Amino acid sequence: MTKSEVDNLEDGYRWRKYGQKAVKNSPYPRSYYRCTNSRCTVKKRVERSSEDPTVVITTYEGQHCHHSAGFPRGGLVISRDAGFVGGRLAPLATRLDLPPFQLPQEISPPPPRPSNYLRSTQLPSTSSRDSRALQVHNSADADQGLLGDIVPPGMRNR
DNA sequence: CGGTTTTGACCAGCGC
DNA sequence: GCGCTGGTCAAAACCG
Repeated sequence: MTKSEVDNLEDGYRWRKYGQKAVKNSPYPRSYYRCTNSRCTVKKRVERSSEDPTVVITTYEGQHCHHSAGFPRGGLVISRDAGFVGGRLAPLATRLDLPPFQLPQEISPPPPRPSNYLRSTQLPSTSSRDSRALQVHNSADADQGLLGDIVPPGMRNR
């Protein structure tokens, strides 16, 4: 599970959307992505938290058997997001503590992206940032944030 | 022209 | 058995 204010949760891989569904738990639709690489059958599910529009829950299914598919970045999946710096999402918990008005805009500068990634859907800054919603996710985040992001629990022992 | 996104339909599993 | 929800496919449209 990952959290981010922007839905262009990009991890250095190329994703192709193959479906979208409206879920009941949240007013936001859930999107289904699949890695464009025929090699890996990794699937990704992205849904926004009903509590915090600034939080998206990304569920990875499977593992990439390749590095960033020819990314101009290098090979590591790092970021363009302050929250991902140094890791993946751990720092996010901290950021959520910040005022909403300095969340997305400030830390998500338009990177020199070649692709259509920065379709920056500027999220509606949380009008009433409920700190309660944060803790709800933080627990899971702190626990399996790094690994759980790409490796589903249970496969970690590989 | 190739690749990606979008949207509706279809199917399977589960709960009542 | 029915209805609901979630997940995937497929065709058309769109963009670079």
